[in-house]
Amino acid sequence: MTSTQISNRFQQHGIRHTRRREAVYRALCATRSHPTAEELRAMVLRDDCTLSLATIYSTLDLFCRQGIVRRMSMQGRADRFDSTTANHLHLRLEDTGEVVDVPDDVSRRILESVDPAILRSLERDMGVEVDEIEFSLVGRRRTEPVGLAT
Amino acid sequence: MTSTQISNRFQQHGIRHTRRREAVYRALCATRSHPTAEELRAMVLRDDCTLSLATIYSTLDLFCRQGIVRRMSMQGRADRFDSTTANHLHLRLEDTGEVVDVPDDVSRRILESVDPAILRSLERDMGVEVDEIEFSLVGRRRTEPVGLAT
DNA sequence: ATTACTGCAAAGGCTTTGCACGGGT
DNA sequence: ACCCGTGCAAAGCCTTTGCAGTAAT
Repeated sequence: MTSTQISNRFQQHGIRHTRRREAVYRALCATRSHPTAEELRAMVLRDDCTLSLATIYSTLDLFCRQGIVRRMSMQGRADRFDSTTANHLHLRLEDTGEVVDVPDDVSRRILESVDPAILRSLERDMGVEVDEIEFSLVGRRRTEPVGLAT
Repeated sequence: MTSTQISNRFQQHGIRHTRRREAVYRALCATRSHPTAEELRAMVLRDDCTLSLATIYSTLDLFCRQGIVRRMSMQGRADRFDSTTANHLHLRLEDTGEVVDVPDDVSRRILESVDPAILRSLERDMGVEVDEIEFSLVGRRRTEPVGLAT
């Protein structure tokens, strides 16, 4: 991802471009590990040489508010962040606290199996507006998968 | 729910019966509001006259470990707890932080629409064991529903 | 020039821990 | 009699806030 591409993406979402923000976003996009704020900071610090935790948090907050990053809250652990905003599923591994992505085609098949008519009747019956379907699997690792990214 | 019924339920799940634990469990069962630890403590204190937060937390932890209570982690807010361990859906209202239950029949229709074969192939492909499907909706309230419990 | 991003340190909220006491089996 | 549940206070972790300095438009 070039600097210009990131700039454009920020602009489209009403986010000012700064060096830190680019570094944070770039690092988050470069990994599939759904890092915590601290982990992400460590990644950024390898290239860029100052970045406080406060800035990480406020930057990630901003990204989430502007819809280019998703946040996952984990029981008793630090929040994890994901640069992919497309509605794919997560599999949470209870033993390690990791979150891994469910492959897109499988995510799509599962999400598409939910009948929109059910949701619409739910909205009507409960007097609410449903903005998002959050769907995650909880499991444990049995064998090492092949080619796990950083 | 009688004291004996609670005792039995505890025993089935390897939980010793004490006065506090009964009070906590009874209070949690009596509400549909998915209280936080503090809220639950306030409810219990109306009847029983001492109960520290530390006890609430350790009791709820125990209940969750033994599988008679479910815990929900909320971004930036205190955890909420649910006495219904059946796999029904939750609707999280972003504006208020409330969590309301999706009616059982609707929950069932949605959960049943997920093809178990997809999950099995996922387990095989990713080398994991899927223990649980966590599915929640995020939305906002539009009108007041009728008959909301405590 | 104005606005708002950044770093630092301190405060804050929620939860857990350590230890002494009291209740449950 | 033993074990563990309970209360209190203190510590802990993750996150936010306040403020002074600096960078972006």
